[in-house]
Amino acid sequence: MDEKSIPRAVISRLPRYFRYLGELKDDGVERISSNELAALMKSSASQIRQDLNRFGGFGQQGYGYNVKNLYEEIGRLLGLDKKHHLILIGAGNLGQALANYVNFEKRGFIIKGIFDKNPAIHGKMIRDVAISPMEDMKSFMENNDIDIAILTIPKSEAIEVAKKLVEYGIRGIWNFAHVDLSVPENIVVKNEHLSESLMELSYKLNDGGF
Amino acid sequence: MDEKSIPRAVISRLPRYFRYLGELKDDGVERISSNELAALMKSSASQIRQDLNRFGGFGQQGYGYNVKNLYEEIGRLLGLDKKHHLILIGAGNLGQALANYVNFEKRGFIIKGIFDKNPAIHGKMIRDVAISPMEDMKSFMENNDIDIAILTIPKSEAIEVAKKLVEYGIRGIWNFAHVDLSVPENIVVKNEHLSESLMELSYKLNDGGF
DNA sequence: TAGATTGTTAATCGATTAACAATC
DNA sequence: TAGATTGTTAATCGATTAACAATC
Repeated sequence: MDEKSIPRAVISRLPRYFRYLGELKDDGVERISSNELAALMKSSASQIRQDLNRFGGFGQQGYGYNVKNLYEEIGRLLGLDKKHHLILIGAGNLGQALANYVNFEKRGFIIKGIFDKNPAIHGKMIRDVAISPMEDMKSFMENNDIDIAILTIPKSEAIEVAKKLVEYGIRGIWNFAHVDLSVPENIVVKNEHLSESLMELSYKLNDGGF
Repeated sequence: MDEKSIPRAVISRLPRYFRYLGELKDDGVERISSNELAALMKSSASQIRQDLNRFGGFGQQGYGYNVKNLYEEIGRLLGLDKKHHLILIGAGNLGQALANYVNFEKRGFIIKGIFDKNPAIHGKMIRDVAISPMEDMKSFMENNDIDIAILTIPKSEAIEVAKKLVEYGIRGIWNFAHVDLSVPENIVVKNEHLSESLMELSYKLNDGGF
């Protein structure tokens, strides 16, 4: 099985499968058919079977899927069986809100360092982690095994910081800055352009002006 | 021109066109061809022409597109020529961060009311707006013309609150709660499931485990 | 064994890209 | 007019749905 052959559309659906299966598991449901899951998720049975089967035969004819097993398999696909070490860059309102969000840690995403250019907040603690000056980022990354950087800084600084992160060996960037980063293709960037998302909502309210 | 015929994929690209055109306009660029824009945006000229032409002939053969004009047209499509009145529900870390984000207001998205169930923060001001108890939401919506609600509350409360919002006449919900809302089909819901986004990033880091 | 449900192939649908005639 | 570039049709590619044989 070659991951290159997994369509984007399928990958983007995995976290939602994971969420529904987690809820079913917590409700004590042991098995589920593609039909039942489709009804619950408002998708189609055919799509579910097609999607899951790309990763191997998780189901069983005549029975369906074992909820706990499927939940764990998808968790593994999503890399949730391993711990991820993160740094957060930009401890403004949004950065601090994300750093305070405890559920990331529950899924293995642990914020190990927080950096900001504003000296007024250096030393301030956010859940066990002190805010450090940007200058400390390099040595911090050399001494800690950091996978992912969360970028919550203004767009005017984002490109430069992203460049440095790549230089220091980051593997993934979760980008909240309203700018497109250009990084080597082995680096994963996931954009979170909130204002664009709001504009899309606005378009739909608007019916596109027609 | 029937908005029903505009593909989702096209709609989701509009805000990004808008962003690039705004930057070009600010840089004093007067005209641009689909080819130049494609190079800038790392998309394809064919797609740009195809996308834009769905909304009418914004371009001119032999010349290209007028940047300022196209910027304004797309802004109109996105409903940015009108003001939107919003309420924010849930003034936790993320809610407060969004309420403090000034750029939404620049685009015409104005937060008129903030509601939270925690009495300890009632009366607290976030940029001109006081946090009010949830009970005041109904009368507030009756007395103000509110388009959009931002939902930054725990998932355990989101479904119930969404139901009330619909009852009180909301038109769109920007949902940050990690749950799928079911609302009548004329209500627009845009989900912002941040943790799912992070999981997708993690999948890609992981190469899906293969 | 019979019934249920997956895995998987084929058919359809939608989105992207290529090509070129229309026209500024 | 000649050159440039759009608007638009046709071709390709990718994703979803339908159908059914395989099999538990």
